[in-house]
Amino acid sequence: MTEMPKTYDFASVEERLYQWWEENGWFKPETRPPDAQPFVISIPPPNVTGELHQGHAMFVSLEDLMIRRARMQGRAALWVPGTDHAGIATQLQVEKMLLRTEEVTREEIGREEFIRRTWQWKEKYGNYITQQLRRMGASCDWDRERFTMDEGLSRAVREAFVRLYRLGLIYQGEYLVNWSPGLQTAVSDLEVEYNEEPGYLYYFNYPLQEGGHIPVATTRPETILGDTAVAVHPEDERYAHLIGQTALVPILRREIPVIGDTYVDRAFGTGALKITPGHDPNDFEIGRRHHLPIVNVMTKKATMSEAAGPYAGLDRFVCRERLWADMQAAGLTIRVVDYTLNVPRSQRGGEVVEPLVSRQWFVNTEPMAKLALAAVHSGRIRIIPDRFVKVWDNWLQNIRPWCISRQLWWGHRIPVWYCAACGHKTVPLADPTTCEACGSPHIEQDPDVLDTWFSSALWPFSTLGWPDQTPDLARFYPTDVMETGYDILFFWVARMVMAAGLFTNDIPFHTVYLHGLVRDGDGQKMSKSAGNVVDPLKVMDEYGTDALRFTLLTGSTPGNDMNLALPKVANNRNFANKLWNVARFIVNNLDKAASTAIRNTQYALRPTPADQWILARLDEVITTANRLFDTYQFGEAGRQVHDFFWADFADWYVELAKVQLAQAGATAYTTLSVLRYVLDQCLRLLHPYMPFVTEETWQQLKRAFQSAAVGIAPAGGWPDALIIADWPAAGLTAAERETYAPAAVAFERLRELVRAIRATRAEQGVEAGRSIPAILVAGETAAFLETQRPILAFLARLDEKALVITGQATTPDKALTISLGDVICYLPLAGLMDVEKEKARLSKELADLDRQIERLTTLLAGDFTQKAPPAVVEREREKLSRLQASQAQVSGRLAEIS
RNA sequence: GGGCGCUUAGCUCAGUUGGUUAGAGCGCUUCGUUUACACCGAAGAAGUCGGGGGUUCGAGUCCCUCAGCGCCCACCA
Repeated sequence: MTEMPKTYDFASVEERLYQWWEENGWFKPETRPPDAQPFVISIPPPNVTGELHQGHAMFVSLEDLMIRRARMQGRAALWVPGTDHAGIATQLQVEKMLLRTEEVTREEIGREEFIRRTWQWKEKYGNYITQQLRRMGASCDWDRERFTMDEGLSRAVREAFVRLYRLGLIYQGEYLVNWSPGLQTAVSDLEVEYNEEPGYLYYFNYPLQEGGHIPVATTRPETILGDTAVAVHPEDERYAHLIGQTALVPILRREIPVIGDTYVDRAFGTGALKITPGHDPNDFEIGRRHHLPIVNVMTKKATMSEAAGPYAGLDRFVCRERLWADMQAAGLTIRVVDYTLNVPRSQRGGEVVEPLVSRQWFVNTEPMAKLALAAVHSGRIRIIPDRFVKVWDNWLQNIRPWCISRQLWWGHRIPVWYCAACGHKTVPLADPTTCEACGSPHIEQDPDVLDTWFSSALWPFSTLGWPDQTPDLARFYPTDVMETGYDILFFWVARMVMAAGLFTNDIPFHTVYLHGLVRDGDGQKMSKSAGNVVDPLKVMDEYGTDALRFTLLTGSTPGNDMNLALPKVANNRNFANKLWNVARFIVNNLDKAASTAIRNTQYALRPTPADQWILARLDEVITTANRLFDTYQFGEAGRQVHDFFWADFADWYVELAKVQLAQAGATAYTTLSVLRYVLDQCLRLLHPYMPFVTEETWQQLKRAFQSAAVGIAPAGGWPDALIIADWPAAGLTAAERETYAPAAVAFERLRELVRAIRATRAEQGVEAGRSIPAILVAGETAAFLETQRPILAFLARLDEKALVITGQATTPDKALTISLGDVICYLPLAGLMDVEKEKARLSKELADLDRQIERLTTLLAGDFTQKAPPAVVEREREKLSRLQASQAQVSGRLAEIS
């Protein structure tokens, strides 16, 4: 027998239990019965070289919660773990490392070597993040761990690309894309963020060849050099007559047409628009409509190109100033006004993204988007919270081609080989040696890699073996829940649903649960620059994993951001300690019982009113918690159990159990059984939230129970571990519920009485330790209270020998009066009582009662009785009658002492 | 321009079929080590549930409207 220490020491528990669970194979669906219904979650793969942050902590907590509950419900729970190669992020990290440690750039060591070094880096640091997920208690099946660039997943990527290509859904073309000059790669629309920043709107005159000019405004003068038209609205009286004339690009004096297009907003700026198809998405569209040439005045480094004439080689922003100065000298400028710009910046790195025409690969996502829309509309996929359905629809209905090529080295190489001889593109499943069209061996693979999200889109099925029809794929796909942050709804969730529809002809999961962002305690976004990052590892070091998990789980609601405040975590650490200490009390008593007469005695269970009350409450809580779990209200479910455990079980039942245990025999036996049962059920309910403290505590309970052999064992016996124990279901029979109900109600009354006595004592300054006499005039309740005499005395600190419980009305002289419906309690405090003060107190109480009676009388005289449900009306009527009883007592008492 | 969320006690937040006198934790006040726990217990103070209007017997909860804060999508030079 090991003595339980006074304080729960999470540090000595967590790692040991995690290893024990894993060694026993409990994270694997195979250790459940073979016919068990699967429950599957694919992990949102963290960046392979990333470090644990609160976003990870949040998803681990939520997903592990679902997985653990499903496992306890007897399902074959499978949580598939893995990591993402994270193209840009990882490449940048390795580049930085090479520069720092060896002072070499990736260009210097070459592509092949760079990739080799990146793999090395991945092998070295790749398990940091998964170790940290373990630390959170994640019960993933690590034997099934995957990596987006492992062999199997690479094959899935190849398969997907080739199929899309053959369906004509992947194509290559010269389009205006978001170009990141620093990263030297294209990025997708989703990877661009727009920020409002102060800037200028430049007004100037566009000279016409025939003489005269058109005034034009722009925010980016440097793009003037790439203009290929000036557009006006065809119905604009000011300018319509100029359509068809020729304008001259300032400084360069290149000839461009004046065109008419209804896109032009006559009210904005000067009402005339310069058109730069090479550097603006709208102009690109207009250019296509009018078959305008594209002049690219910038290089991929965002410096000016040869087409910029005298400005070639200048940085884009330097060119802006230089050109404007030259135009000013030429008398073309009008004025410059302050203007708020919406500047596109790269999500990674923050540099200004340049719209640039380049040759890229795209996916035509429209057909797949239709599948994704239908999946949600048909109800086959449910999004929680459902307001995100609107966001989903909006994005998918207006979906645009997805730019999937990246000019990076780290990632899945685009599986297209160009033939030097005939120009044919070979797009095969296996690497080719010759052109499939002409057989030439002179073929070269496309240098680009795929957007990281391309492989992520396949994740739920690629991790289970797709494209092969593996046993795992057959058994575990489609998965059940996709739990992730709402910020990657488009990046990831939508694309998975699209890909699954096309490649597996199925939905990838039936439920999407979206969590919010974790902010700091003051609601600020956590960031290194703000210095307010709450490191989950440090939090776990200080407060324990369970405290962090419980805080994240009960402090958040689906789709809403949460603030993580350390005092909350501390409080939940205290909760873990509370669990521990309640268990400690029960374990101690079981151990004590092992050497008493009740050992091995098979008493019949004889639940007292208090037992019946706590059992009925527990049943209620189990029912409520299960309803909340089933509707994905995990936070509320956790709070309900927390409140029940602390406020009902620990504060009341455990206290009064001390009295019942002292009574020995059947009462003590029953009390021990009830204590064990309620604790056991609570540990089960809380295990998905706080896996460590519940398991450790439960093992103690099991050990003590088995060695004491006192009380009733769990219905299903004692399984090896809580992690695989049965999930609680409401256990009372209808008959029991009916029998327990009156006792439960009576006990609630007793609780009120105790509270009232305590409050009065405190108010009157009676020393907390002093036992005082009391007279309870209780009418019909007297008999019940008589049975609860020791509990009442113990909880309210009454002198049991001087406690009078009677059905007869008596009126002591100098006594404080507490009135609760049909029960009146006198505390004869002869020496202490101040009659005037007591009169004032009773008068105040009477006024209070009058006010409430008034309110209820009015309520019950109106339409309420006809229109409200009978049960609600009945409840109000009962309340009124209790208030009236109290009123009579208080006013009577007031008359007596006056 | 379109859409969404939030606004409840000093602070951080719960409150999902509308139904007691609106809850918790922290903080604050007073008391207390009685056979688990001071990472504790008992008692208490503290809220016109953002403003206004409406539906209803009844609204923190549903509808309309206004205001403040925040987010997403689109990207008019």
